Amino acid sequence: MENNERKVPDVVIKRLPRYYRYLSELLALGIQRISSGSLSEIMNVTASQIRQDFNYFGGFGQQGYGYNVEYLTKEICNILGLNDGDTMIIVGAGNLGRALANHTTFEKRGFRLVGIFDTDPAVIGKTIRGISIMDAKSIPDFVGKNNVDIAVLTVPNSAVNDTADVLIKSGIRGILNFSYTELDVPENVAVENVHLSDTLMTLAYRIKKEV
Amino acid sequence: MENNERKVPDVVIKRLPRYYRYLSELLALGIQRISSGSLSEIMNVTASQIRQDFNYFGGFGQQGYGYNVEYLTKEICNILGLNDGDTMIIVGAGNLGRALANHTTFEKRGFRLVGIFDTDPAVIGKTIRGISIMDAKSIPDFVGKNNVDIAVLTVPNSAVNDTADVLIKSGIRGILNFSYTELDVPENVAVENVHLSDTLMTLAYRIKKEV
DNA sequence: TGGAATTTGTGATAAAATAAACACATGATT
DNA sequence: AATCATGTGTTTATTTTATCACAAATTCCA
Repeated sequence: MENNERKVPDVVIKRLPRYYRYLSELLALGIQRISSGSLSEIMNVTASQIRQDFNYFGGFGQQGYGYNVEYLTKEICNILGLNDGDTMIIVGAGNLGRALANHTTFEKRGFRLVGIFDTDPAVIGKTIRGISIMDAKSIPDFVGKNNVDIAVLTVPNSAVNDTADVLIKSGIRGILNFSYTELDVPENVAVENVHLSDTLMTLAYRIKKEV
Repeated sequence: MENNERKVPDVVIKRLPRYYRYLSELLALGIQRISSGSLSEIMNVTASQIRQDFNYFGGFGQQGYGYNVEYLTKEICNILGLNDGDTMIIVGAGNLGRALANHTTFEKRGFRLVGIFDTDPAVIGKTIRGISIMDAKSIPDFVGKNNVDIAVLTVPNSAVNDTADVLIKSGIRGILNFSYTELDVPENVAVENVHLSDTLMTLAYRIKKEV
């Protein structure tokens, strides 16, 4: 991280995809420009926050005009690195893994699913959307040769740690972890957890509080 | 919300499931007591934060002793309302919906899946883990009669808003939304979004920054 | 063309979240 | 029973995040 550019807070990064989502929608509607004020109404956040957020990256608007939707969308896309053609594999071809493999939204965001892996001989060799399910044993070889960036981890809890180790040793840089277990990874590997039961639990709390 | 008890911040609520997760693990290992200091090491947060968090609910420890793991776990369980036997339905029996229906973790956390719904005649009538897939038309009737608390929404984006409307009118109190689209719901309905592509996008950002 | 209306970028301020500090209750030890 | 170490609950300080407010830049329209 450079010293002269202030560090972008994590909360801001987490908000970027949401901006991207709304801006893409505006773009699809043919809207060419938007002010932080209008966007704030649509997205239900303060205009001030929107301007601050964009300002962490230099600011993409013009005084008196607002933001050009197409330009802004592209910039956010660049910041997030969606144009880099990041490749991903799914490890664990169980129910969830297969469902995600069919989830074409990922492709729409610029990610390329290049492989699916499992240990079960019953599924190895089958294909999902043209992508073959391979033996988990071949992960190191495959990841190395194909320069895979991201692994989506949908194996049973008992196998999570071993699998993560293999992935990391193979050179994977990011893991989208769906298991209950939290991963202990070296600094240069990024992990995002999707703890579905955690989310459900906070929902359980909130349905008791609302009203 | 009572006036005399300070409002519990959202960030604290979001952390509770994680505490629950780690404490359950300790319990399973037969560990009976733990100090905020030790727990802080395991969970990689500050001991101070742990004590602060628990204190929002009154504090469950004892000076000089620490926290009784079993008692603390149960208390968190109560706060989150996991013992209430909340019922849930899955709406949308596509790949993701079916995968989630097979996801037994939810049951382990005290939620009861009582129904699955879809509009596709090809799947209506089939069963998953003993739960039959019903016609989405029967949602209002079913939710009313069975007092369903939570709906897991895994329908295509195009159907999300209409489906959510039906659910809300039927009296559902919480929605776990897996679609791209964000829901506009009345105040008394809680929504938790699981935007998988958002998470993947922040991961894409982070793999460029780490190292 | 010029002046009113917009609307950004940003420094200042407020609020929220996190961490540190500490007084004192409790349990262990001798 | 007296002493000491532990470790909570709570107050205080620090850091982070969000909001406000306004000068400067630009657009719009008469």
